[in-house]
Amino acid sequence: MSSAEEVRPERISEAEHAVMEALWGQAPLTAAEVADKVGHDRGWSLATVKTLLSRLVAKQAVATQPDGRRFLYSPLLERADYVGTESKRLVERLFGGRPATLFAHLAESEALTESDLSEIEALLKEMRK
Amino acid sequence: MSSAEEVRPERISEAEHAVMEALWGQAPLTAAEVADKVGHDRGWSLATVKTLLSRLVAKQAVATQPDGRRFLYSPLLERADYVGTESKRLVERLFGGRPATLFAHLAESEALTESDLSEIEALLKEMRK
DNA sequence: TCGTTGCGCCTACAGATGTAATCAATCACG
DNA sequence: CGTGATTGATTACATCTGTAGGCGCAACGA
Repeated sequence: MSSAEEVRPERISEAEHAVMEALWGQAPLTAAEVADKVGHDRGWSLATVKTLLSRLVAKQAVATQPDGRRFLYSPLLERADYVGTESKRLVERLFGGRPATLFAHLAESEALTESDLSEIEALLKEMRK
Repeated sequence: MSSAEEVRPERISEAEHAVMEALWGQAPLTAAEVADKVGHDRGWSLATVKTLLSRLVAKQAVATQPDGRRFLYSPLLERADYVGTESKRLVERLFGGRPATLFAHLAESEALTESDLSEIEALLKEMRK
């Protein structure tokens, strides 16, 4: 079910999201470790990662826990919550709040592979039980 | 199928998107007309709408056609294209490019109503033919 | 003890975005 | 013909975002 009493979660930018992914993958992590995981393909400097981390802390999406003279960072915002809000937001904005329309669009634009279809079919069947 | 040779469509912001929606609903329109349709619930001033329109023109998402001393604006970017890119972007970013995962998420978060399910089911059956 | 180094915090700065006001040209009405 | 309303163009300006650099302090190794 995730989350309970949010503090009106401030919006998280795309770059910040990448950092969150790292933390969702493993936590707690030091800034350097996060940089290692993310900066890699993003080509970010350690400084950049640090900035993003502070912003996330300010937005209360990440918690810090002192470890000697440095911090260990852990996600406060749960992935499911983030993903849920973002998805709902998109469906709202682009599909008048109707998920079926999104689905239809993906289907029509051939964004759905055969295996996607099977999976969804399976999920559907599952839900019907 | 829509679109063919895009000019690397520059990203359209959320506010700009609202303006596009107005134009997708009906076009061509004058700036004042767009403002009438959009500024309404957004609480935007005519000036704001004009700014957004120019930015959209600059981004080549909207075309202008002179009509006396003013312009008539029409969408250049097709809705299907926009919606498609945005959806794909989200699926990519949040679901590792797997639409089925998005679907699973919507399902799990109870964002899918019974009628959504039926609709999707119907679409699926349709595609299978 | 003392220099080196790693860390968080503060500052920077350009470009995007949201939201407008102002300006100069022009059209429409009296 | 004069004048107010209209219109696109230009300018404004606070935030947010992406991307860092630099500073001061504390810990660790010699």
